[in-house]
Amino acid sequence: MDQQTQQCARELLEVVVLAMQAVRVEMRRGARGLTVPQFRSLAFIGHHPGCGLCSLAEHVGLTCPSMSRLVDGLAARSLVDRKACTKDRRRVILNLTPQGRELMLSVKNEAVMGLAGRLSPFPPEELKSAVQALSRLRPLFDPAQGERELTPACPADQKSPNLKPAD
Amino acid sequence: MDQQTQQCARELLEVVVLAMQAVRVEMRRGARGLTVPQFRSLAFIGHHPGCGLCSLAEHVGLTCPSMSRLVDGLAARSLVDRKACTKDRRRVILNLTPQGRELMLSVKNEAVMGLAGRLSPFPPEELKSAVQALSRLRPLFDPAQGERELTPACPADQKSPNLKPAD
DNA sequence: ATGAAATATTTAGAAATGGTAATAATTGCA
DNA sequence: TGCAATTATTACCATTTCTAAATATTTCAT
Repeated sequence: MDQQTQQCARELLEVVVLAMQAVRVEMRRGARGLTVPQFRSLAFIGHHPGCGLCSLAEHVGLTCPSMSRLVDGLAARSLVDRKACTKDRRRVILNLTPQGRELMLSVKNEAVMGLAGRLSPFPPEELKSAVQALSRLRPLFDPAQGERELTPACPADQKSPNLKPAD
Repeated sequence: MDQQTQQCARELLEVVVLAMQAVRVEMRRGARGLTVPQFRSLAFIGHHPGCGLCSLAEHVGLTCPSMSRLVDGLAARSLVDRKACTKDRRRVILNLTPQGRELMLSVKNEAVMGLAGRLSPFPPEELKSAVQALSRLRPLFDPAQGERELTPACPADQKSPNLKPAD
Protein backbone atom coordinates (compact mmCIF):
# COMPACT_ATOMS: atom_id res chain seq x y z
CA MET A 1 0.00 0.00 0.00
CA ASP A 2 1.40 3.34 -1.15
CA GLN A 3 1.95 6.15 1.30
CA GLN A 4 0.62 8.63 -1.24
CA THR A 5 -2.54 6.61 -1.71
CA GLN A 6 -3.17 6.49 2.00
CA GLN A 7 -2.69 10.21 2.26
CA CYS A 8 -5.28 10.72 -0.44
CA ALA A 9 -7.69 8.36 1.28
CA ARG A 10 -7.26 10.23 4.53
CA GLU A 11 -7.95 13.56 2.89
CA LEU A 12 -10.88 12.16 0.97
CA LEU A 13 -12.43 10.69 4.07
CA GLU A 14 -12.15 13.94 5.95
CA VAL A 15 -13.61 16.17 3.27
CA VAL A 16 -16.37 13.75 2.37
CA VAL A 17 -17.47 13.44 5.96
CA LEU A 18 -17.38 17.20 6.46
CA ALA A 19 -19.23 17.87 3.23
CA MET A 20 -21.78 15.23 4.03
CA GLN A 21 -22.52 16.97 7.28
CA ALA A 22 -23.29 20.15 5.41
CA VAL A 23 -25.43 18.21 2.96
CA ARG A 24 -27.31 16.58 5.81
CA VAL A 25 -28.11 19.97 7.28
CA GLU A 26 -29.50 21.14 3.95
CA MET A 27 -31.40 17.90 3.57
CA ARG A 28 -32.96 18.16 6.98
CA ARG A 29 -34.15 21.60 6.05
CA GLY A 30 -35.86 20.29 2.93
CA ALA A 31 -36.91 16.72 3.70
CA ARG A 32 -39.74 17.54 6.02
CA GLY A 33 -40.83 14.47 7.87
CA LEU A 34 -38.57 12.07 6.03
CA THR A 35 -36.18 9.89 7.97
CA VAL A 36 -32.79 9.02 6.55
CA PRO A 37 -33.75 5.45 5.58
CA GLN A 38 -36.93 6.72 3.97
CA PHE A 39 -34.96 9.25 2.05
CA ARG A 40 -32.38 6.74 0.92
CA SER A 41 -35.11 4.34 -0.12
CA LEU A 42 -36.77 6.96 -2.26
CA ALA A 43 -33.44 7.79 -3.82
CA PHE A 44 -32.72 4.16 -4.64
CA ILE A 45 -36.16 3.58 -6.12
CA GLY A 46 -35.67 6.70 -8.18
CA HIS A 47 -32.39 5.38 -9.53
CA HIS A 48 -33.67 1.83 -9.99
CA PRO A 49 -37.27 2.01 -11.14
CA GLY A 50 -39.09 -1.28 -10.83
CA CYS A 51 -36.73 -2.65 -8.22
CA GLY A 52 -37.84 -5.33 -5.77
CA LEU A 53 -38.28 -4.99 -2.05
CA CYS A 54 -35.34 -7.01 -0.85
CA SER A 55 -32.77 -5.58 -3.22
CA LEU A 56 -33.87 -2.19 -1.96
CA ALA A 57 -33.60 -3.40 1.61
CA GLU A 58 -30.14 -4.74 1.04
CA HIS A 59 -28.95 -1.50 -0.45
CA VAL A 60 -30.34 0.67 2.30
CA GLY A 61 -29.05 -1.71 4.94
CA LEU A 62 -32.38 -2.89 6.36
CA THR A 63 -33.95 -6.32 6.54
CA CYS A 64 -36.78 -7.21 4.18
CA PRO A 65 -39.48 -7.06 6.86
CA SER A 66 -38.39 -3.64 8.01
CA MET A 67 -38.29 -2.41 4.45
CA SER A 68 -41.72 -3.82 3.85
CA ARG A 69 -43.13 -1.62 6.56
CA LEU A 70 -41.06 1.36 5.58
CA VAL A 71 -42.52 1.08 2.08
CA ASP A 72 -45.97 0.75 3.65
CA GLY A 73 -45.49 4.23 5.00
CA LEU A 74 -44.14 5.65 1.76
CA ALA A 75 -47.00 4.10 -0.18
CA ALA A 76 -49.53 5.46 2.30
CA ARG A 77 -48.10 8.91 1.68
CA SER A 78 -48.34 8.34 -2.07
CA LEU A 79 -44.62 8.69 -2.56
CA VAL A 80 -44.06 5.24 -4.05
CA ASP A 81 -46.23 3.03 -6.20
CA ARG A 82 -46.15 -0.63 -5.18
CA LYS A 83 -47.71 -3.16 -7.47
CA ALA A 84 -47.37 -6.88 -8.11
CA CYS A 85 -45.16 -8.08 -10.94
CA THR A 86 -47.13 -9.66 -13.78
CA LYS A 87 -44.51 -12.23 -14.62
CA ASP A 88 -43.53 -13.32 -11.15
CA ARG A 89 -46.35 -12.65 -8.77
CA ARG A 90 -44.18 -13.12 -5.73
CA ARG A 91 -42.37 -9.94 -6.57
CA VAL A 92 -43.30 -6.36 -5.97
CA ILE A 93 -42.55 -3.59 -8.41
CA LEU A 94 -41.55 -0.33 -6.82
CA ASN A 95 -41.63 3.03 -8.55
CA LEU A 96 -41.77 6.62 -7.45
CA THR A 97 -45.08 8.33 -7.90
CA PRO A 98 -45.00 11.75 -9.56
CA GLN A 99 -45.28 13.20 -6.06
CA GLY A 100 -42.37 11.12 -4.85
CA ARG A 101 -40.31 12.19 -7.82
CA GLU A 102 -41.17 15.80 -7.23
CA LEU A 103 -40.33 15.60 -3.54
CA MET A 104 -36.93 14.13 -4.26
CA LEU A 105 -36.28 16.77 -6.85
CA SER A 106 -37.16 19.61 -4.55
CA VAL A 107 -35.10 18.21 -1.70
CA LYS A 108 -32.15 17.73 -3.99
CA ASN A 109 -32.58 21.23 -5.34
CA GLU A 110 -32.54 22.70 -1.88
CA ALA A 111 -29.40 20.77 -1.08
CA VAL A 112 -27.78 22.01 -4.27
CA MET A 113 -28.74 25.59 -3.50
CA GLY A 114 -27.32 25.29 -0.01
CA LEU A 115 -24.05 23.92 -1.32
CA ALA A 116 -23.92 26.52 -4.05
CA GLY A 117 -24.28 29.16 -1.36
CA ARG A 118 -21.15 27.90 0.32
CA LEU A 119 -19.35 27.56 -2.98
CA SER A 120 -20.22 30.99 -4.31
CA PRO A 121 -17.41 32.97 -2.68
CA PHE A 122 -14.91 30.63 -4.33
CA PRO A 123 -12.99 31.68 -7.44
CA PRO A 124 -14.61 29.96 -10.44
CA GLU A 125 -11.44 28.40 -11.85
CA GLU A 126 -10.62 26.75 -8.56
CA LEU A 127 -14.15 25.42 -8.34
CA LYS A 128 -13.90 24.00 -11.77
CA SER A 129 -10.63 22.22 -11.20
CA ALA A 130 -11.77 20.90 -7.84
CA VAL A 131 -14.94 19.49 -9.28
CA GLN A 132 -13.03 17.98 -12.16
CA ALA A 133 -10.70 16.19 -9.81
CA LEU A 134 -13.64 14.89 -7.83
CA SER A 135 -15.48 13.78 -10.93
CA ARG A 136 -12.53 11.69 -11.94
CA LEU A 137 -12.76 9.97 -8.58
CA ARG A 138 -16.45 9.30 -9.01
CA PRO A 139 -16.37 5.99 -10.92
CA LEU A 140 -14.72 4.52 -7.85
CA PHE A 141 -17.91 4.94 -5.90
CA ASP A 142 -20.51 4.62 -8.60
CA PRO A 143 -22.29 1.31 -8.04
CA ALA A 144 -23.42 1.29 -11.67
CA GLN A 145 -19.76 0.93 -12.54
CA GLY A 146 -18.10 -0.94 -9.73
CA GLU A 147 -20.78 -3.51 -9.01
CA ARG A 148 -23.15 -5.50 -11.13
CA GLU A 149 -25.27 -7.27 -8.56
CA LEU A 150 -28.45 -5.33 -9.16
CA THR A 151 -31.45 -7.51 -9.89
CA PRO A 152 -33.10 -6.44 -13.12
CA ALA A 153 -36.01 -8.66 -12.17
CA CYS A 154 -39.06 -8.07 -14.38
CA PRO A 155 -37.69 -6.27 -17.42
CA ALA A 156 -41.13 -6.43 -18.96
CA ASP A 157 -42.94 -4.01 -16.69
CA GLN A 158 -39.86 -2.35 -15.31
CA LYS A 159 -41.12 1.16 -15.69
CA SER A 160 -44.71 1.16 -16.93
CA PRO A 161 -45.02 4.93 -17.27
CA ASN A 162 -48.60 4.95 -18.46
CA LEU A 163 -50.25 1.62 -17.92
CA LYS A 164 -50.67 -0.68 -14.96
CA PRO A 165 -50.98 -4.26 -16.18
CA ALA A 166 -51.24 -5.45 -12.59
CA ASP A 167 -54.99 -5.20 -11.98
CA MET B 1 -26.55 32.79 -7.99
CA ASP B 2 -24.23 31.73 -10.79
CA GLN B 3 -25.24 28.97 -13.15
CA GLN B 4 -21.72 27.65 -13.13
CA THR B 5 -21.65 27.50 -9.35
CA GLN B 6 -24.89 25.59 -9.27
CA GLN B 7 -23.52 23.08 -11.71
CA CYS B 8 -20.53 22.58 -9.47
CA ALA B 9 -22.75 22.14 -6.46
CA ARG B 10 -24.76 19.52 -8.32
CA GLU B 11 -21.63 17.62 -9.26
CA LEU B 12 -20.21 17.92 -5.79
CA LEU B 13 -23.40 16.70 -4.18
CA GLU B 14 -23.45 13.63 -6.36
CA VAL B 15 -19.86 12.66 -5.70
CA VAL B 16 -20.11 13.34 -1.99
CA VAL B 17 -23.24 11.24 -1.61
CA LEU B 18 -21.72 8.36 -3.55
CA ALA B 19 -18.45 8.54 -1.67
CA MET B 20 -20.27 8.72 1.63
CA GLN B 21 -21.97 5.45 0.87
CA ALA B 22 -18.60 3.82 0.39
CA VAL B 23 -17.36 5.40 3.60
CA ARG B 24 -20.42 4.13 5.43
CA VAL B 25 -19.70 0.61 4.26
CA GLU B 26 -16.13 0.80 5.49
CA MET B 27 -17.29 2.28 8.76
CA ARG B 28 -19.83 -0.43 9.34
CA ARG B 29 -17.09 -2.95 8.87
CA GLY B 30 -14.99 -1.36 11.60
CA ALA B 31 -17.50 0.07 14.07
CA ARG B 32 -18.55 -3.15 15.71
CA GLY B 33 -21.61 -2.60 17.83
CA LEU B 34 -21.80 1.15 17.28
CA THR B 35 -24.92 2.68 15.80
CA VAL B 36 -24.63 5.61 13.43
CA PRO B 37 -25.79 8.22 15.97
CA GLN B 38 -23.40 6.76 18.53
CA PHE B 39 -20.60 6.93 16.04
CA ARG B 40 -21.41 10.48 15.03
CA SER B 41 -21.64 11.49 18.67
CA LEU B 42 -18.21 10.09 19.41
CA ALA B 43 -16.82 11.88 16.38
CA PHE B 44 -18.31 15.19 17.45
CA ILE B 45 -17.05 14.86 21.00
CA GLY B 46 -13.65 14.03 19.60
CA HIS B 47 -13.66 17.18 17.51
CA HIS B 48 -15.18 19.34 20.23
CA PRO B 49 -13.74 18.25 23.56
CA GLY B 50 -15.66 19.54 26.53
CA CYS B 51 -18.85 20.14 24.57
CA GLY B 52 -22.24 20.15 26.25
CA LEU B 53 -25.02 17.67 25.83
CA CYS B 54 -27.47 19.77 23.85
CA SER B 55 -25.01 21.22 21.39
CA LEU B 56 -24.00 17.64 20.68
CA ALA B 57 -27.64 16.65 20.32
CA GLU B 58 -28.31 19.48 17.93
CA HIS B 59 -25.38 18.54 15.76
CA VAL B 60 -26.26 14.89 15.57
CA GLY B 61 -29.92 15.71 14.99
CA LEU B 62 -31.37 14.25 18.18
CA THR B 63 -33.25 15.87 21.03
CA CYS B 64 -31.49 16.50 24.32
CA PRO B 65 -33.30 13.71 26.18
CA SER B 66 -32.40 11.17 23.50
CA MET B 67 -28.82 12.28 23.54
CA SER B 68 -28.77 12.01 27.31
CA ARG B 69 -29.59 8.33 27.06
CA LEU B 70 -27.29 7.74 24.18
CA VAL B 71 -24.45 9.21 26.21
CA ASP B 72 -25.53 7.00 29.11
CA GLY B 73 -24.70 4.05 26.95
CA LEU B 74 -21.41 5.45 25.74
CA ALA B 75 -20.38 6.33 29.28
CA ALA B 76 -21.34 2.87 30.51
CA ARG B 77 -19.03 1.45 27.87
CA SER B 78 -16.27 3.80 29.01
CA LEU B 79 -16.10 5.52 25.66
CA VAL B 80 -16.92 9.00 26.90
CA ASP B 81 -16.20 10.75 30.15
CA ARG B 82 -19.13 12.79 31.48
CA LYS B 83 -18.50 15.14 34.35
CA ALA B 84 -20.13 18.25 35.74
CA CYS B 85 -18.75 21.63 34.78
CA THR B 86 -17.09 23.41 37.68
CA LYS B 87 -18.10 26.86 36.58
CA ASP B 88 -21.67 26.24 35.54
CA ARG B 89 -22.92 23.23 37.37
CA ARG B 90 -25.94 22.89 35.12
CA ARG B 91 -23.68 21.82 32.33
CA VAL B 92 -22.07 18.53 31.55
CA ILE B 93 -18.60 18.26 30.11
CA LEU B 94 -18.12 15.53 27.55
CA ASN B 95 -14.80 14.12 26.52
CA LEU B 96 -13.61 10.93 24.90
CA THR B 97 -11.90 8.49 27.18
CA PRO B 98 -8.61 7.07 25.96
CA GLN B 99 -10.59 3.98 24.96
CA GLY B 100 -13.08 6.08 23.04
CA ARG B 101 -10.29 7.90 21.30
CA GLU B 102 -8.60 4.66 20.43
CA LEU B 103 -11.80 3.15 19.09
CA MET B 104 -12.42 6.12 16.84
CA LEU B 105 -8.87 6.01 15.63
CA SER B 106 -9.02 2.37 14.74
CA VAL B 107 -12.37 2.75 13.00
CA LYS B 108 -11.07 5.69 11.06
CA ASN B 109 -7.95 3.78 10.15
CA GLU B 110 -9.96 0.89 8.83
CA ALA B 111 -12.05 3.27 6.78
CA VAL B 112 -8.94 4.89 5.38
CA MET B 113 -7.47 1.52 4.48
CA GLY B 114 -10.67 0.50 2.76
CA LEU B 115 -10.77 3.70 0.77
CA ALA B 116 -7.11 3.42 -0.07
CA GLY B 117 -7.84 -0.01 -1.45
CA ARG B 118 -10.28 1.49 -3.89
CA LEU B 119 -7.91 4.30 -4.72
CA SER B 120 -4.84 2.16 -5.30
CA PRO B 121 -5.43 1.39 -9.00
CA PHE B 122 -5.49 5.12 -9.72
CA PRO B 123 -2.53 6.91 -11.37
CA PRO B 124 -0.48 8.85 -8.82
CA GLU B 125 -0.79 12.22 -10.57
CA GLU B 126 -4.54 12.04 -10.48
CA LEU B 127 -4.42 11.21 -6.83
CA LYS B 128 -2.18 14.16 -6.22
CA SER B 129 -4.45 16.60 -7.98
CA ALA B 130 -7.43 15.11 -6.16
CA VAL B 131 -5.76 15.69 -2.82
CA GLN B 132 -5.03 19.27 -3.79
CA ALA B 133 -8.59 19.88 -4.87
CA LEU B 134 -9.97 18.29 -1.74
CA SER B 135 -7.79 20.32 0.60
CA ARG B 136 -8.87 23.48 -1.18
CA LEU B 137 -12.51 22.50 -0.76
CA ARG B 138 -12.16 21.55 2.84
CA PRO B 139 -12.32 24.97 4.49
CA LEU B 140 -15.78 25.39 2.96
CA PHE B 141 -17.14 22.67 5.17
CA ASP B 142 -14.85 22.87 8.13
CA PRO B 143 -16.91 24.16 11.05
CA ALA B 144 -13.78 25.44 12.74
CA GLN B 145 -13.47 27.88 9.88
CA GLY B 146 -16.92 28.55 8.51
CA GLU B 147 -18.93 28.87 11.69
CA ARG B 148 -18.27 30.37 15.06
CA GLU B 149 -21.40 29.42 16.93
CA LEU B 150 -19.90 26.65 18.99
CA THR B 151 -20.41 27.09 22.69
CA PRO B 152 -17.02 27.37 24.33
CA ALA B 153 -18.84 27.08 27.65
CA CYS B 154 -16.36 26.26 30.37
CA PRO B 155 -13.00 27.27 28.97
CA ALA B 156 -11.44 26.54 32.32
CA ASP B 157 -11.89 22.76 32.39
CA GLN B 158 -12.44 22.37 28.67
CA LYS B 159 -10.01 19.56 28.27
CA SER B 160 -8.53 18.59 31.61
CA PRO B 161 -6.02 16.10 30.21
CA ASN B 162 -4.58 15.02 33.52
CA LEU B 163 -6.70 16.20 36.40
CA LYS B 164 -10.37 16.03 37.23
CA PRO B 165 -11.28 19.05 39.33
CA ALA B 166 -14.92 17.97 39.37
CA ASP B 167 -14.83 15.40 42.14
C1' DA C 1 -30.62 39.49 49.26
C1' DT C 2 -34.90 37.49 47.02
C1' DG C 3 -37.77 35.81 43.65
C1' DA C 4 -38.77 35.29 38.65
C1' DA C 5 -37.04 33.94 34.31
C1' DA C 6 -33.68 31.35 31.70
C1' DT C 7 -30.65 27.43 30.79
C1' DA C 8 -29.03 22.57 30.86
C1' DT C 9 -30.08 18.18 31.82
C1' DT C 10 -32.71 14.18 33.39
C1' DT C 11 -36.94 11.34 34.12
C1' DA C 12 -41.32 9.20 32.49
C1' DG C 13 -44.36 7.48 29.24
C1' DA C 14 -45.87 6.98 24.40
C1' DA C 15 -44.80 6.18 19.53
C1' DA C 16 -41.92 4.65 15.94
C1' DT C 17 -38.31 1.74 14.08
C1' DG C 18 -35.77 -2.40 13.41
C1' DG C 19 -34.68 -7.27 14.11
C1' DT C 20 -35.87 -12.49 14.29
C1' DA C 21 -38.97 -16.09 13.49
C1' DA C 22 -43.01 -17.80 11.45
C1' DT C 23 -46.36 -17.59 7.42
C1' DA C 24 -48.11 -17.14 2.70
C1' DA C 25 -47.73 -17.25 -2.11
C1' DT C 26 -45.33 -18.49 -6.14
C1' DT C 27 -41.84 -20.51 -9.04
C1' DG C 28 -38.74 -24.03 -10.85
C1' DC C 29 -36.65 -28.34 -10.77
C1' DA C 30 -36.63 -33.44 -9.90
C1' DT D 1 -46.95 -34.02 -8.89
C1' DG D 2 -44.05 -32.82 -5.02
C1' DC D 3 -40.44 -30.40 -2.80
C1' DA D 4 -36.90 -26.94 -2.24
C1' DA D 5 -36.01 -22.11 -3.11
C1' DT D 6 -37.48 -17.28 -3.62
C1' DT D 7 -40.08 -13.08 -2.43
C1' DA D 8 -42.77 -10.58 0.42
C1' DT D 9 -45.59 -10.04 4.62
C1' DT D 10 -47.21 -10.72 9.45
C1' DA D 11 -46.45 -11.38 14.49
C1' DC D 12 -43.88 -10.38 18.24
C1' DC D 13 -40.17 -8.32 20.93
C1' DA D 14 -36.28 -5.08 21.94
C1' DT D 15 -34.40 -0.66 21.25
C1' DT D 16 -34.47 4.07 19.97
C1' DT D 17 -36.41 8.49 19.93
C1' DC D 18 -39.77 11.89 20.81
C1' DT D 19 -42.90 14.95 23.74
C1' DA D 20 -44.00 16.61 28.15
C1' DA D 21 -42.83 17.43 32.66
C1' DA D 22 -39.59 17.67 36.50
C1' DT D 23 -35.15 19.02 38.57
C1' DA D 24 -31.15 21.66 39.37
C1' DT D 25 -28.56 25.68 38.67
C1' DT D 26 -27.58 30.24 37.20
C1' DT D 27 -28.78 35.04 35.85
C1' DC D 28 -31.23 39.13 36.23
C1' DA D 29 -34.36 42.55 38.03
C1' DT D 30 -35.98 44.33 41.73
